[in-house]
Amino acid sequence: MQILNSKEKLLLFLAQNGAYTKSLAISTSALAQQLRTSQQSASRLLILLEKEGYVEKIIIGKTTLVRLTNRGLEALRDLYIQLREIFEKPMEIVLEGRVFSGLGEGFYYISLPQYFEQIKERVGFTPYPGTLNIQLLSKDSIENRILLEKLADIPIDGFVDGQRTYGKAKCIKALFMGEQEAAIIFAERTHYGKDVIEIIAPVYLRGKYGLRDGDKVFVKVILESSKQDKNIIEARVE
Amino acid sequence: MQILNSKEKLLLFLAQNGAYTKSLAISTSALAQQLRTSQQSASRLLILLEKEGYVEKIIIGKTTLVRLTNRGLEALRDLYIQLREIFEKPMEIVLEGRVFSGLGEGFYYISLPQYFEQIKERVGFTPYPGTLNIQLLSKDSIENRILLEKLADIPIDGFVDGQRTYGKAKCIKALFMGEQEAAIIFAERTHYGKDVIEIIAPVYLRGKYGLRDGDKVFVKVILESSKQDKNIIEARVE
DNA sequence: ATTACTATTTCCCGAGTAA
DNA sequence: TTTACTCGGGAAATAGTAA
Repeated sequence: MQILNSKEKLLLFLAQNGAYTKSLAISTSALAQQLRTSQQSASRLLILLEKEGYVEKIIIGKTTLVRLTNRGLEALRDLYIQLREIFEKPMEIVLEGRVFSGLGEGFYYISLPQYFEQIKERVGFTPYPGTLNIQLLSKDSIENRILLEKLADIPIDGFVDGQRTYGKAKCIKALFMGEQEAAIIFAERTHYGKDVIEIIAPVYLRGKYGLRDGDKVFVKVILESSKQDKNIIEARVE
Repeated sequence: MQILNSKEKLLLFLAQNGAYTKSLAISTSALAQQLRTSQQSASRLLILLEKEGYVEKIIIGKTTLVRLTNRGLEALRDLYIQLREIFEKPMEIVLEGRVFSGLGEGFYYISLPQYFEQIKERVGFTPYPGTLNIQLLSKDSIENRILLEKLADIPIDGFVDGQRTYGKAKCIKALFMGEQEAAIIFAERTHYGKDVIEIIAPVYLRGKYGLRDGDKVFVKVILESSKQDKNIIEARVE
């Protein structure tokens, strides 16, 4: 896929072929082949870009040498810096929704020492015994929930206690209301749908924030440096 | 300066405003202002890009939400990767020219213990007493020589010995014929012009390569990771 | 072979405007 | 207010061709 127009394609081609420290010997028809355009267009573009100061042509005998000027290189560099800001900054994913009450299962499960200890060790805080249920509001939040479930990187193992089997779960660290240390916990088997998340935190969130059912809240997850970005994209739902 | 066409501008704008994890509420006229185009064009572009699968529109009531699709984000990402390859790879600068004989000053100066010891310590090899003079051939090489003189990062101090003053110089590490450890030495006061470089090396280059006057040779300087690239651009001669 | 002109076509932009 | 249509002018691309 290609989103560049012909001028940019030409500048990019020159840069990719090192035409900023050396002049490139290339004919307009060869250039046209590379850019998938006509010889006439390649010629015209070259003339235009030279007029605009992006490239420099040096005619030596019957061969024409082409190189980027500082201006041409800087144009590409500006674009590079803009794109770098997008792709190298930490990616913030926000889920927003409304608080609702469960049936107290949160308290029950978190209180089980097998889960409690794992959370303490792996998530890194002593969880308040209970979960805050959030019903997600927007399509975006639901899509992001699905993405985050794939990216959740803290496993909580299941276990067997007597006859009962307790399922496994996954957590991902998050900031409740953009500030409070917390984590989203995705239970493998849950009776909630994809439009619900459960939050654990080292404090009683309902108390700290004076929350009642129906209150709007948000949770932010910061994915450090989008170097893992390719995976993030692939994990996204369309 | 701006080299992007309107489609790219739109994708870039959306990405810069985080429209890959959240939908953006923006009217076509607001978009038009941002992109410095007409409302009609913004509208048309949005429709076009949606057809092409780069953006997604969600109409909720009377507000339209816009977000990048995976395809849209990947398009920008592809471009980013191509530009990164250009700007983050080590920059290779090649100077080519013909060997010529000086008047033995190279031998004289390098043999002076004050220069000899500085080279040994700072450049990192024991110099063969003498320099190889190269007359640069192309405009590119001459421009690159001027650039490299600015970038030369190993200072060689001048000194006073009795009545005579010996000038300072600067060196930059290089690869002779793309392989042999060497350095270009730029004397502050030289009777040679900007079309000449002098090479020092831990070996007798004329001997190792069987060089005679007039032979074509080249010297390569590798500028590590072009993070310093902005400086490199600024140092360039137009 | 090459580059780059002129003529023609195709594409894109924005004004006007409907819904 | 919105969005997005039609349409006219102009820019950009290609064909043909000269030098």
